[in-house]
Amino acid sequence: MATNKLNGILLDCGYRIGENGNSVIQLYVSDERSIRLIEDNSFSPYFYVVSKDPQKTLHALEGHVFGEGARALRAELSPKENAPNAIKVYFKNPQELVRAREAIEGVEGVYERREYDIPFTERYLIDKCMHPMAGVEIEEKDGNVVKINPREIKRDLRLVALDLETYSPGRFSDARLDPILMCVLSAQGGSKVYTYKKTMAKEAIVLSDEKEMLERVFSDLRSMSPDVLVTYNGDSFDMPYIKERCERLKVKCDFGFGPVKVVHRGMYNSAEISGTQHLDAYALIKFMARIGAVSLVKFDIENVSEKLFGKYKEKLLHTDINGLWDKGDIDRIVKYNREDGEVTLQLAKEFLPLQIQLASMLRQTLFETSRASSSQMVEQLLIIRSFDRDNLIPNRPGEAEVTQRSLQTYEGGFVRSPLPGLHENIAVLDFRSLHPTIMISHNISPETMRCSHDECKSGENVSPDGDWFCMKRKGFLSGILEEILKDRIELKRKVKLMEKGTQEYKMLNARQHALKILLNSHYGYLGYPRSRWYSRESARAVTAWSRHYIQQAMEKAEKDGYTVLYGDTDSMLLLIPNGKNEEDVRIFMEKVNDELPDAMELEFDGMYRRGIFVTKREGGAAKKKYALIDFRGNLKIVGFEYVRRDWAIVAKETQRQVIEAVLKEGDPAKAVALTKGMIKRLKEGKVPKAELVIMTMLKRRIDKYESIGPHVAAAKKAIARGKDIDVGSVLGFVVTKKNGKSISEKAELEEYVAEGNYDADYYIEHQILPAVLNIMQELGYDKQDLISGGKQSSLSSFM
DNA sequence: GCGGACTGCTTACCT
DNA sequence: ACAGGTAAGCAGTCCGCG
Repeated sequence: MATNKLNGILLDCGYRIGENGNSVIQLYVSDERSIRLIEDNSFSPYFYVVSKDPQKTLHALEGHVFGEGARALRAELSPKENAPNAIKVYFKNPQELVRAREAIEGVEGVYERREYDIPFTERYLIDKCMHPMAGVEIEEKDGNVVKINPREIKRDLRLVALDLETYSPGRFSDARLDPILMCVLSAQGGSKVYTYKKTMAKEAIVLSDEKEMLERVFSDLRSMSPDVLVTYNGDSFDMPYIKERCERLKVKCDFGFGPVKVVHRGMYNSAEISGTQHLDAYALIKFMARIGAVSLVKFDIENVSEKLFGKYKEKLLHTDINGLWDKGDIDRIVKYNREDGEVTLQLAKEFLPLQIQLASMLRQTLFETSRASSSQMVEQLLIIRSFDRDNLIPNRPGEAEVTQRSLQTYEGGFVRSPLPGLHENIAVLDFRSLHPTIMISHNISPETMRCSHDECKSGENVSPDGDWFCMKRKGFLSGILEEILKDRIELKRKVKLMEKGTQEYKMLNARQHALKILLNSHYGYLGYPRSRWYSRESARAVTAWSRHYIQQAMEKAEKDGYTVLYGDTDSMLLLIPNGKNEEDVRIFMEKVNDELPDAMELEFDGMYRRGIFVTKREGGAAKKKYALIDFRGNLKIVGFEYVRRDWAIVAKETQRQVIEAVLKEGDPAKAVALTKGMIKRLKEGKVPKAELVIMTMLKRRIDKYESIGPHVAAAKKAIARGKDIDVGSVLGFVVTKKNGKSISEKAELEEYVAEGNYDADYYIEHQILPAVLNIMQELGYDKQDLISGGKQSSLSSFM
């Protein structure tokens, strides 16, 4: 009777196949010193079938062989509220399950298979209600886990960042040929750089060659026993690279608990290391950018360091690294490598609290959570809640169904045409979490839709699009959202009272942030063609109500004497008339809130001193483009060329200055002067290349374009010169002096263009003037005013 | 055969 | 690889002209 108890942080879950072919779950638990393994023989993989005749199906399953000897371990009736004839079918191991699920529909009575694609280890964590990255006490007896208790664990995670520098002789490093030159390990206590050339750098450990270096890195890493190993783009670069080098050099690629597994997931890779959590800070920061939690345009580590931490970091190009290495002068490479490690570590520290909360809430390892899209997070949450209430999970749609769904669209949010021109004294109001609060208020959820009760399908309960949702029972999604919203409001209340920067504060704040992410992702998930809980009608009802509420709020504002300048989906900009002030706006807002459902709330965003809306190039008021200035002089520029990466800096910066001159100083004459100045500089050929670069993403393979725009043409020319360009890379090109009919013919990637080689006429006519004119035209200026002579000021008496 | 008008493709933005 | 709504540039084609 062997018993075993483990206390610590639950890091990972894996499995192995036992001697008899049974699957054995492996749990990795980290304590103060190391990471320990505990095994569970008592859990078998399973899925469900729904049968027309359960008894017959049960009988047919007995002894049924699915191919290659795969058979059901056992099967049992497992009636669910949403599937009374469900049968749970267990298997020896996931491999047999996979064989069986392909053939199960041939078994008598079976008309549907369910939950057949939940990975085994993920299934375990869900079913056992386990919380990765949280404290746990696990009791095991004779190879079976018998008890799992949550435990409060208060200690910092052991984080180690790893980063490689590699040799790249005139091409991108190739792991089959080019050695690793250097490797940094950064941890709480500091950084060590491993290399094999002489250096004065104190942080360096100099070994005799690459092989010895790698062996030393692995042995040091194992003794550090990191809970989380962090890289920057390690999924696609460092991990596959180190793995390949290890194979070539016959070094055991062993981080402590076994090999690195590089998985190709659609367009991306992921590198999984069992027993520790490999966190790719690059993947993480991309996710934060997608959800709008950080705003970055470039994602190289230097830019990230500067924008996020205000820390300048010198960038070494791969040619520099090669040159210095060949010269034997590697001190600068050591510094560069160390800083890469340190920034990577800092990034992990910054975003780990949020990821830990998500992992714990979603019963998913940090590895999975940190690579999940927001739709995957929502789906995971719904799967958990479905399991907890003993319901069967809907299947994923097949490709044909996905295509069908993609063709069906629905109307979105309401965008009000703005009142073009310059305005003063503006209030901005918006609905707090509009979509989720609508879902809560109207009980919107796929299964409550169009219920049969007469009371539900009449009157106020029917959406403007004619859909209704049951009033008698709480919807699945809407119920979850209601809980999340309630929990988040409570957490925010607590956090507000706490001292900032404490461990507890960071934890709770991260928790409310995690809830916010989940809250805001449900609506999109409803309309996402690949989702299990897809419901176009539900999504449509959400937007139908959203249009109703924002328009109603606008009408109320107008009745109260405000002019609605603009509004988009959940927001409205109000012109405050003379005699009214912020206090009046707040009173108005409260009045609206009193008439709104409980969960819904109109919020006060701020007051602005001036704002400008413009006219479209082809006439009519331009939506999604405006600029505001508050009473402290802060500009808020929305949708204009200034915020777009596919405009040259020279145009963007001129536009910003023009907006500033107009909004801040009320001085259009200054705007004219500075535009003329910039045009002059352009004509004189004085503008540096860096200000002329236009950034555009190559969104597909170069041969997949039917229309060859400038960025595609520039890419083609670069490829002809031997450059490698990946899909998804953001290209910078310049419009050169070269003769040609089209812009495309004149466009070249920045790196092939000499300073001064630019088409001044293009930058004046197609960059500066369009960017400036749409603003100046609102003030009564025209093109003639901005080029050469012209009138200096024609502004009416507005200022 | 020319040039402007128009359309479709493409990207990046907003909420 | 969560949704729809929108502006705008450029390439390429259409169209009227007479």
